[in-house]
Amino acid sequence: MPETTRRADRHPGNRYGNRPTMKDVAARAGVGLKTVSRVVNGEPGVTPDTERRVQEAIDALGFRRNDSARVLRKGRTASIGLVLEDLADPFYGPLSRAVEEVARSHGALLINGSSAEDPERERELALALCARRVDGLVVIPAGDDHRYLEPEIRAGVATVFVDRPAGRIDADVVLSDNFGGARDGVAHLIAHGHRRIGFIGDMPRIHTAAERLRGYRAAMEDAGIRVEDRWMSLGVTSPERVRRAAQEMLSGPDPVTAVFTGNNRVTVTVVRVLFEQSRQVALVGFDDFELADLLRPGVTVVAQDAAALGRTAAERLFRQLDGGLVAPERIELPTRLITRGSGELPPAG
Amino acid sequence: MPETTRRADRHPGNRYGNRPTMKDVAARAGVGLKTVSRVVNGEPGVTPDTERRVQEAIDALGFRRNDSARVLRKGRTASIGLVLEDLADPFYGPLSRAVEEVARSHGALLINGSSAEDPERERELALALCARRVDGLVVIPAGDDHRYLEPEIRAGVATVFVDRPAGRIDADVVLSDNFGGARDGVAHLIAHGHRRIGFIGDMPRIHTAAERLRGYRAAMEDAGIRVEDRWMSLGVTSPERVRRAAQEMLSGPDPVTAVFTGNNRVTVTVVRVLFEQSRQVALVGFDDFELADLLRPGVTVVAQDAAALGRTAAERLFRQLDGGLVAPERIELPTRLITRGSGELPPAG
DNA sequence: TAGAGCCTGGACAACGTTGTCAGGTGCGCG
DNA sequence: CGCGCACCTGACAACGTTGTCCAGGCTCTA
Repeated sequence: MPETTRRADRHPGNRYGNRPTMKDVAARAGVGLKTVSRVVNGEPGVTPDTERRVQEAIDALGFRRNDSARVLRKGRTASIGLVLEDLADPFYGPLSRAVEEVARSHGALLINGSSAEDPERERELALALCARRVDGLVVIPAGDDHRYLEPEIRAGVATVFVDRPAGRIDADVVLSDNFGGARDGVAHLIAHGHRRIGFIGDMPRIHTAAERLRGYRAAMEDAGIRVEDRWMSLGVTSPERVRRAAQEMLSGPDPVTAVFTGNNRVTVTVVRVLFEQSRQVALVGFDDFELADLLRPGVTVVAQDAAALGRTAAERLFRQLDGGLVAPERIELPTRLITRGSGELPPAG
Repeated sequence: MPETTRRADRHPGNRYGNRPTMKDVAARAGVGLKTVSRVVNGEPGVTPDTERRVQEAIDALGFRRNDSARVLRKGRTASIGLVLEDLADPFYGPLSRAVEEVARSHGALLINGSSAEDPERERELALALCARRVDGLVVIPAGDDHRYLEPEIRAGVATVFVDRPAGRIDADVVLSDNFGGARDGVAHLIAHGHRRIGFIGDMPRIHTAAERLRGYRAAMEDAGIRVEDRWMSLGVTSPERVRRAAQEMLSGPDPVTAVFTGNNRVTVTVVRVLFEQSRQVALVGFDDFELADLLRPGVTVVAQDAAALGRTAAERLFRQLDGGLVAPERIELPTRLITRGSGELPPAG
């Protein structure tokens, strides 16, 4: 197998495009290496004439500084990582964008990746980002054990968790008030006369799902309503399962008269199911979504501010990086009940 | 003390977290540097016993390979860049996710940034990514002159443009059939009896907007309809402007009886305006959007497949990287007319 | 006009990794 | 019993950049 000899091994095949380096620029401009470095970085101590010569050489050769080498030397990469669940989810777009804007204002680039709700993939991704030596990490956890990040955090990687808390380590967290939001949403339904209220949410191992369920239970308990098991459905939020769950609790002898949905995907699926019903069923959903106001009836939601979550987390991250270390903190952002009609429907006879 | 100067230059202040290096691992395991490298990279030629010792040292120290250094040595970064318009736009989420998945299947990370539709920012971002030595670049152009990328492309950075063509350079492009899609959408309205059809779109300097306008004109011409200036409105797609434009063409002596909208944001705004109208106005929009089927009437759209755009572009990118260079190509993906009711309304008397 | 001080420019090492190559050990075969 | 061979291992240079330090040449002042 002569595969080893094929390559030009003397010059490791890395200069794939044969990019010019500072050395090349220096040679062409007839100056020293460090002078080129000074010009490139706008450091003082270079005569205008020399600077012009260097600049000409740079333009002529199409030189661009190799930031990998720079990073190696300087230790900071001016980039941060974002591990989220799924970029295609409309909830994470604005969050990611908010993180990006903060990063940009600090001169940093954003590297992001989707975990697809798979703890193992989250881990791989986060560690790959650490290997790139990102300065910091914003993580939307998929798993519930983040001890694998301990060495990284000790080594100086700033870390902030968003949307869900970190598992088994002490770290900064930025959350929505999932419990309070769900409780308010369900209380809203109760206030409009509902007693038999369904809850359809995500798998309870996901923190937000568990908290929202807790909010649901609390509101029911506050109203002195005994919750029946068949009113609650927790599991993957695939349209098929949610559809089945909704149909079940809407049929039978004592069907629910209202439904509280645990996130925007669930809400949309349930809206579809309700459209097919003759009977009017009240609905309040967690998470706002575009066009919720244009449906008839408009969909009442508990809105959380995805952009604010991202922004808050990113700002906290950079504060970790700039200032000294501060004790990990848990920041909870309020939610907002937006009434549009679907939650105000009275219980159908 | 010979030349024991300040400790600053002995340990330049870059090891902010004082991360262990292969050297540290080697020392602890009592082996050579290269042996550690071999273990870390799973290269053959290490005794099980040695490997175990090295692995123990790695775990004990919490060592993680520094990919910056690796990149510097190897020349390839196993990362690609994506420059898009706005991550928060629901059209780009799935596109970005599709690119990410392809990258992942090739073992690469994705670095992305938003240009916010600003050519200068697009340029900065693309060049910053090149300075990081991404292996390739997927660009959704904001500007119309990309000659600034020529040195990079020559230097070996694989480059693919998506959604809009590159300006003034020859490069791979993946587009939707904007012209044909718009023509079909408008023809659909004409087929349902409309003659006075409005067009509200983005600034004509944006390629997609121009193409869609061209499709509108073509459909009208095919039907022998003379287009009046006041039926067309091109400009920023802010809700305020779009709202005003829609209201104008819907009022006056001979108002339009149907509207074709140039992208999803415009469509949503126009849907809002139409909801406030007593008269029924037909509507076809470019781009599909979630819940379009749940509105009443359902919104008929010309759908483009954002994920397919991203996937196709990314695959093309990796083919550039893997295989040899091939001549730049222009790939056009078909659009699909999805009828849901709003386009089938007859002209209101 | 000479010495002191300032400014510019360049040589050099180091960042952490990998490719090359040479040395060293143990084993089998002649 | 000795030679070669296969296999492991480690020393070293190089990737492209930046921090440090020193060498000149210049200006300014006494």
